[in-house]
Amino acid sequence: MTTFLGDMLTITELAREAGVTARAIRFYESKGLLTPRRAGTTRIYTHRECGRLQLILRGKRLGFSLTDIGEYLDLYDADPTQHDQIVLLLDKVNNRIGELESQKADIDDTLKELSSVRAQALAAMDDESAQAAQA
Amino acid sequence: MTTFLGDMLTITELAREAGVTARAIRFYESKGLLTPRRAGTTRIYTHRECGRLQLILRGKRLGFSLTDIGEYLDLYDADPTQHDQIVLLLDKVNNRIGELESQKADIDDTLKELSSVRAQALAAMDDESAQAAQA
DNA sequence: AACTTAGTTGACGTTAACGTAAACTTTGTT
DNA sequence: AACAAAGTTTACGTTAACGTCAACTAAGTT
Repeated sequence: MTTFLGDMLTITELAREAGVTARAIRFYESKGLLTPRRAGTTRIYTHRECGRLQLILRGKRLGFSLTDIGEYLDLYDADPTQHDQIVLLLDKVNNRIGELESQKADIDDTLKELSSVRAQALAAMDDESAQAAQA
Repeated sequence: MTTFLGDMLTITELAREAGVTARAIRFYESKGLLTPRRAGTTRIYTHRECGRLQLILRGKRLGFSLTDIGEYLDLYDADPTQHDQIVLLLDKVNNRIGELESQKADIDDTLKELSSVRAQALAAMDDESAQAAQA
């Protein structure tokens, strides 16, 4: 394939770069999350699709379903000239922000617990070495 | 069922209180995440199990698998007199803390983007009302 | 021309996390 | 005693998110 691609990528290149399989990328496309152009039958990925893929993967790391992620991606595509769309957009954005902040609160709670567990573990090890020193 | 239960709960009570189905609770048990006592054949849930269930649900909100959550719950049960267990525990705790902090970073990135999207939407609405005022 | 190397489209398999229905026992009620 | 309510186990169904072939095609190599 000597076809000039500039900064465009083929599916296996994108897959390697993003650390996912080509199958997964095609699957995301089948769900409407990606819409690469085609060179004949072959998919071509530009900078836009790469960015979208990153957003998809981040969404997954945060535990969102692909359906959720799809709605999230739509937020970037809303037509800023349509009043109704903007109103809807603001509503969805605010909801999503709320979700993320409560998720952040969950994380903070968990972090506190973990640091307490850690402190106790360290204390237990101190006791242990103190006893060893006494013997 | 007039059997005295004190502050113990039956499975449907716990389910209602936690906002999940009894089926889900039995499923968590089948995965070893809960180990309620029994009154004959009937499961009895004490304060301990209720707390564990909350941890399970929080883990789910954070996108962790039940297997992950199981390992997380184990962190609370480690025997603090066994040196090897403490070392392992500290390692796992530190790993988990790392995961959560990078997840938090993902959330912060997303929140920034969303607030930018929101700002643009609000700006678009301002333009819109400005044009309406001019007409 | 023959061959290897991506890429493509089905189609079926798999795992996680339950939902749902069936058949049965135990309790408490009428 | 008959029955309804709540619990139990067993087993099959379902959805999401891919994995894994299989069969085929287009492009470049020898």
